Amino acid sequence: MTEGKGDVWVAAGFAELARSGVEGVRVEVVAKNLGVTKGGFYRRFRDRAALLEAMLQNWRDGRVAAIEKQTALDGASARERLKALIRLYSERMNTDAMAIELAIRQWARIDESAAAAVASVDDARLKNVGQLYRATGLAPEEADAQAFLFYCFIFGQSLLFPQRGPRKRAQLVAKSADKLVEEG
Amino acid sequence: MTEGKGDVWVAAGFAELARSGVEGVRVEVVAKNLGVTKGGFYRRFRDRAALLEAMLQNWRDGRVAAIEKQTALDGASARERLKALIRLYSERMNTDAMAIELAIRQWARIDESAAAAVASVDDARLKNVGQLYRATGLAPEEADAQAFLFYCFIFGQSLLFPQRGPRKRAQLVAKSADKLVEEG
DNA sequence: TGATCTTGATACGGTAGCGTATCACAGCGA
DNA sequence: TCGCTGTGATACGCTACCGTATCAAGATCA
Repeated sequence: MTEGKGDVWVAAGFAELARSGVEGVRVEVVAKNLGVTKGGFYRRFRDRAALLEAMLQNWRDGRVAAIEKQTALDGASARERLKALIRLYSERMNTDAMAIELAIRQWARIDESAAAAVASVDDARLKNVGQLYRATGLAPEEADAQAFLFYCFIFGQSLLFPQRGPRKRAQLVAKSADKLVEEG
Repeated sequence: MTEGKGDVWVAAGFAELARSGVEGVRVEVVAKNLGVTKGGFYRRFRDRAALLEAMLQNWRDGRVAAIEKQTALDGASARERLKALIRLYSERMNTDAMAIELAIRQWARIDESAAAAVASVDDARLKNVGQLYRATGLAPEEADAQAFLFYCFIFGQSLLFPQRGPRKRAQLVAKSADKLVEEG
């Protein structure tokens, strides 16, 4: 089908999504970024909506798979996994991945299918880090609340520091991360 | 100048901003929402960018004024003010105000002046609730980190729950709010 | 070599949106 | 009554974008 090579368009679409949001992913612009005219686009996708749908599906599957992998307890302790997760999301922040995340969440505010994808991903994330917190000994309710707080921090952080702040950010993040996982 | 009546356009612009993001605030659309054709728009504003700029300025001034008022310690204790603030931002969430906030932050990722406005507002907010936390007895550094965490929670929450979640949200928010202000 | 298939380029029509220019009309003063 | 002014409507050109149709060039295979 349009599997192997359609990915090129999906990847280019994500690049534009990260740069300018959903509205920015235009057929002709994406084509130009690929060094190609839009002639070939309509061979792979029925229309622009089909590309967006493919991107959404790709993102959802990738995120769910990633979180399951990142929270797998293969040897490391739950607390170590949590710390590693925070580092992953905060130190290497404002990568394309975070820009895409925020763009998709904004997109989800007006688009039903985007909202569904976000909901799926959030479910998987809250479920998995919730289990991680339970593994540290917290009661179920407490663990869920902590997982919620965990993700509020992750995404709130990326909203408060759109660009990588100079170094004050590092201090604040470190302090906050401690508060979040170092359950004294 | 364009003070008294330009506000109508600014207000209508915010309505569209909340509904569809920056890209959605189109001259003709806003005009139609006002029951008017765009003929009158270009009498008040030089162009679309001028409207966006006016909106940005209006938002920045309003937010800064609001936060200074909301964190003023007139009688109430610092802790009470903090709790009231969380309630204000979380219970009555996903109001236009929060949608506007998120839309502007997304806008700030591609627009320099929007980024500047966001930075001003964030500075004011972190400074003021930081002082609130100091008033509860926390050391300056600790208070700043707590203020940071506070706003991460506020905005992260609005990202994780685009629409008012059924009731699980209320539980999580309440639990998290306790963690944030009840410095046991 | 010749036929078919794949792929991307070009050209076209249609729509939406921006910004400008012009017009119609109501209110108001002389 | 006759201008004058301010306000919004209409009309226009321009650009960006979507989607379709057609064409050219290379690849593959008989």
